[in-house]
Amino acid sequence: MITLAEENYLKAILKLSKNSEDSVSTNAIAEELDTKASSVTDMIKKLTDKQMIDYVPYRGVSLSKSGLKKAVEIVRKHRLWEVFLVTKLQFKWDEVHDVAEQLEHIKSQKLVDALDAYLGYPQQDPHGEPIPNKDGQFPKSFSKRLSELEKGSSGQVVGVSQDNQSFLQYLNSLNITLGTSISVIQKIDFDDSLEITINNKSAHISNDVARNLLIKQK
Amino acid sequence: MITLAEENYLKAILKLSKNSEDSVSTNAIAEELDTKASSVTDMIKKLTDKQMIDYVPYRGVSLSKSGLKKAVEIVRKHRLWEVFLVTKLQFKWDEVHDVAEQLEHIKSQKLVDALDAYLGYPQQDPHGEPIPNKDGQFPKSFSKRLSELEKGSSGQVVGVSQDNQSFLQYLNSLNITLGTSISVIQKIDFDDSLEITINNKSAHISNDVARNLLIKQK
DNA sequence: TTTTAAATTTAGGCAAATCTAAAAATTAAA
DNA sequence: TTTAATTTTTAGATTTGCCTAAATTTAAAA
Repeated sequence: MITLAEENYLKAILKLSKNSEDSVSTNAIAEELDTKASSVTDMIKKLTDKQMIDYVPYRGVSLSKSGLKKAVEIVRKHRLWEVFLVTKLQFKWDEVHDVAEQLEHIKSQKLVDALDAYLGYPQQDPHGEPIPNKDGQFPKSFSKRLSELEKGSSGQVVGVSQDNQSFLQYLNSLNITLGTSISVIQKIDFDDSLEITINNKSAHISNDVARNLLIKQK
Repeated sequence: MITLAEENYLKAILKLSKNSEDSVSTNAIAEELDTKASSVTDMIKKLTDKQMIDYVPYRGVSLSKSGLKKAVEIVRKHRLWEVFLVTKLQFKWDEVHDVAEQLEHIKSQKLVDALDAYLGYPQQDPHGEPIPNKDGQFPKSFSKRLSELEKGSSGQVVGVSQDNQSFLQYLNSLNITLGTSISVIQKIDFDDSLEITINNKSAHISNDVARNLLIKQK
């Protein structure tokens, strides 16, 4: 039986390995989970014993086949619950994260399947992030990060790759939500920040923000 | 912050104090939670420190005001989730218990309120058990236990006061569900068992079963 | 009212998940 | 290529929730 803490570690490792491709460092996991490196080392041993991850001391970890499967299941549950909260219970997109963090750990295959069907087999969560299907496959998306767009190009926001409340509330304050039109006016080499227009009103955003905005070009 | 284990103890104490009225014994709690008396004593100390219960050594415990409030909240969440599972996700009444046991611990007032509204402020769960409202008040019910009915009287099943799977599946096998008509043909003094008719077909049930069937007389 | 039985509590331990502080290994800098 | 800085691991504690075994208290029986 997998514990709650173990599930959170697997999810963190999945998230981090999406960014960096190669193996994930102890420190990166510690930062992601807001814990200490020594605690991470302890948990790494447990997950290695359970063959959920591959681990080379001092070299970092990567998810094993079964670890990846479990991690994707958790992401699937998290995102399905987010859809439920927004479409059925009228939560706002910046209010769902903490509750979904709890709901993602509910153990019942029947529940996940029934929820998925009830929601109409959604492919994206309220932040535009892809929802893996029952087999763990992620639907293909055709979006780019805003930070990757050329000067002069434009498109619509179709997702964000972070769902913490402060980020989403900042987007709200910029009047950016799903569907918002954005054009890149200027790219500042110095700090990779961007001059953009949001529904034709100009604004300046950091690379940190641009990197987490998913854009679909026309 | 209250832990999951503490919540389960409070719920068990509430359930046991509904039957017995006075204070609840260590052994009764141990049996209800399938644990050891010594573990119960440990937890009693923690809950006493948190002023969730009143405790006299060797004399048992009772819920304090705040403990009762918390326990009722958990029951409310459990039963609301059961309604959700049956009415929205098409679970059967004997399939909801284990999942609701998990869902009842999700912490979010907004979620409970929104779920309640979404379900239309139900007053009973799928087993006919009353759902306390936001203020912790239980709706009045006008049912009696089948075991309390006189010989010759009859009525309809409006609820059960136990929701474990084996009990509910036994009821299914007897063709007893909510709304089923039952008449008491004979009461056997020896073991308090009953000869009854279920939709006009005769059957024999133990006192244990009769005590957990809630009947509304016409 | 003693004695016996049952219930309850205490004592001491264990596993999970965390921490701090110190040691070891790796990487970067001089 | 040494030295210094950083990263990671180890060692030793702590808290929560549980256990077994033994001691204590209460209740029941002789």
